[in-house]
Amino acid sequence: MTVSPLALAELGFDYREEHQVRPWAVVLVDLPQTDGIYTYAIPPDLTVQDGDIVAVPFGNQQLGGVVVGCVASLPPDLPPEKIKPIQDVIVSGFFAPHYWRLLHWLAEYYCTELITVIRMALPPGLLQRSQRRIRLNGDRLPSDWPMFLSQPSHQGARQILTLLQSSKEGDYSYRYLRQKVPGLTKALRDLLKRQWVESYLEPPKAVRPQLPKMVTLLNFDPSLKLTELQARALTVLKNQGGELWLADLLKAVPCSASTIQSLAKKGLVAIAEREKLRLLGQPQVHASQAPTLTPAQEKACQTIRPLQGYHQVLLHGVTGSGKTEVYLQICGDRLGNGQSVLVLVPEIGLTPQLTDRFRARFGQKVAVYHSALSAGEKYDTWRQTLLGHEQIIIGTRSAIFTPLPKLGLIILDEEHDSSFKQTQSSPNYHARTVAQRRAELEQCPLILGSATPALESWHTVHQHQGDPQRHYLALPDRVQSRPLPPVKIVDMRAELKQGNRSIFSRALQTALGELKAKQQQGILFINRRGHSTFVSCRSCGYVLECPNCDVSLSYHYVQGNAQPLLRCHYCNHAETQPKVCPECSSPYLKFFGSGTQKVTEALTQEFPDLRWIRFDSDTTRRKGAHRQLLDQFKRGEADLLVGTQMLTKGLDLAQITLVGVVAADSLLNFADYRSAERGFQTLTQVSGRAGRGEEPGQVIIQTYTPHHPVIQAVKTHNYHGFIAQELPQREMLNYPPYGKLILLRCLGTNEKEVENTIQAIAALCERLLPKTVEILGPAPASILRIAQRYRWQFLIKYPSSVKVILPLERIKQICPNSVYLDIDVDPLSID
DNA sequence: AGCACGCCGACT
DNA sequence: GTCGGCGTGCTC
Repeated sequence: MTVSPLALAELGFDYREEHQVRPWAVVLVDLPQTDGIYTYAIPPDLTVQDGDIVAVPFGNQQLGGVVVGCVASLPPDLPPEKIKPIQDVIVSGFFAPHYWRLLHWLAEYYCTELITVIRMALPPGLLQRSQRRIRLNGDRLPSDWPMFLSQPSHQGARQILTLLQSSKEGDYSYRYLRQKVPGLTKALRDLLKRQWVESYLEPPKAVRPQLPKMVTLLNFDPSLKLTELQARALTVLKNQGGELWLADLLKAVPCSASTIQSLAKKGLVAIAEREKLRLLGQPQVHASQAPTLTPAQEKACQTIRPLQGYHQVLLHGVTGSGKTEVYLQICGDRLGNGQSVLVLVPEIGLTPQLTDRFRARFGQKVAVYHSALSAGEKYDTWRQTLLGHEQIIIGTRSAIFTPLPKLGLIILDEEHDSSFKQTQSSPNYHARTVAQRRAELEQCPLILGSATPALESWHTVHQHQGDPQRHYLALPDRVQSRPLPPVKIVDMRAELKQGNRSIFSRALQTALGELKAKQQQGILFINRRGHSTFVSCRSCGYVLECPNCDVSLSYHYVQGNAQPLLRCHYCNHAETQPKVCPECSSPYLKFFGSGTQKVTEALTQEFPDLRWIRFDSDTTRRKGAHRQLLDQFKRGEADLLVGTQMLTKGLDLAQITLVGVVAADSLLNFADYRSAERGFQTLTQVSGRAGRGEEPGQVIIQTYTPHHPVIQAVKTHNYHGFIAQELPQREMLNYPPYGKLILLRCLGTNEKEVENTIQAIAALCERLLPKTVEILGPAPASILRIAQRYRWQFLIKYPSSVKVILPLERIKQICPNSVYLDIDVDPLSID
């Protein structure tokens, strides 16, 4: 159930009578898999308000919870004797009213439970639970207790007492004892009755970060008698190097936590809370002064500076036009007013430069927040933001939820970037949409910056011509009058016809050859990591596929003598490459398509002198690897950076003169209404990396479709031309930004059940939604099966002017437990 | 999540 | 019969 104002009204929450006695509180507790809504009594000596964090009894433990409303009457199906009182108020007024409204709005807009939103917004561990502990009762325990427990049936009780006496405090957690002592429940009951030990609840340590559980292999003995599930779990653990997060292990083996508990009881594994590793120390940055502004930068600053209240500004600056300097100027103003600023960037690891520039200008006032921080670091940053000093938070999409008081400005840099949209886990929010709402609620300006604005952003500022709250600011030229690099389009069909079978065209070969001689650097852009996109048998055509997903496996070269690896890019399944075709036993397996690995291989062959660095998610997985690789490149330890999408994001290296795109086509041919927009953005962004320094740059794009309108628009750096042809197409088909989309998807291991469920939901929507709403599908997702789960979906499309409210309650009734329902509002991709 | 409960097969 | 393994359902 979603707690909308409507639902609260149903629970007896009456907005009209403010002074009515409301002795019950609706409390959200952090329970996985439920809506987490429970009703508690408010004791007369406590004052409880919406948004308070409270301690409540729950079963035999104590939990933290958030008060979402106070009500005058109990839900009809809840017997009054079940109600327990709230124990204590931990933090009063924890959520500022605007922030609280933002969370409610988010839950409603993205069709999620409020608890899901709160869970995502809060740092982990804030609503910690209590722990049941057992301790010796020194006063009652006779020193000659072994005399009383001589029977074999007292074995468990003897073990408990021995354990407790061996510890310094005479005190263990119930969980620990359960692992050590078989038949604990009975033995403990006996001891508790004798009052030799006592059981108590340790209240949650005043909000401390929750530590995830790590399972460690202690003893792998294949001769031991184990159940099949236990053996499987143990084998997986061993194969993964003996250590796994409990959550990951449960994902890998189809069993529940109790199976792992059994293994722990046998002493084969240990389950322990473990803190994730903290970040490396922050690098030192030298202080810097503001440079002189270009006239366009100056004008942008002058327009933004005086803005008070909510405004939306689209800062459309070509690559290298100095958007960051505008941000820095405006941030300086706001800090001077005692206000704080939120800066959102696509991926923090990719933009150490941006962070450095902010640090250089504002020093200690800059903090960083992103998902790779450990629970402890997140918690610390969160606490610090609450203190209310003026500060700048730079972070990825989740940073939009940092509870900065006195928020004076929100900036989204590279606002077109798709990583601002959360996919694969609810709520499927877009940080730009949330930022817009937050800026409205907090009454502060929002700046969207990009060289290739999303069509939505372009459309919003232009459809309301003359609206004093919307601004379009252009930075049409690069700083210091540097030109945009010329873009050369190479027709790869012609190359092949003229006998060039290399993956590099002659133009690119020439440019690569000159790189070294001119002592310059370049980047090569490839759309895929790994070596080849698929592996197929030359004799029978058999394609090696992932056992869990309906996709082919990618070939990954492994260093040294290790067996080559085939990896699934969807579920991360890996297997060693077979020596012969599994179908016809032919030894002739061939690799098709080219990934980063194959390109670097070809480079080594054709340009043995050229030193390159591979820059993709394979080589940058390690913490701090981004910065390290970029620093190496900056120091000139390599001539060429070879990488994927990551290269397109915020890379500002003056010495890059050459940008090569190995194959543009794979960017343009997605079966998705957004593929042209995405292709244009990616190609423009990667081209923009060239010629940012003294030396002029050049861009070479290889393609099999040189006349594609996107390629032509990229060639002439023509954003306006591109949207002039793209927008009318969207309008004609009622796609965003003109129409709205909601994607409903069902996932499950039973295909028939998934299909039936989606059919039923679609039929329901067809019947209940207004006629202006189009329903497209249901159909299987373009990759039907991922990680063993089948995926069926349908799309709801409607004009922005219509307000559509999904019949959520009834949809959930239809959906069986074994089918997972994912609702994606404003989906970015519908594959 | 944790905990109790109850079902099931294996064993004294 | 009884015990351990393991899925299920409940917690205001």
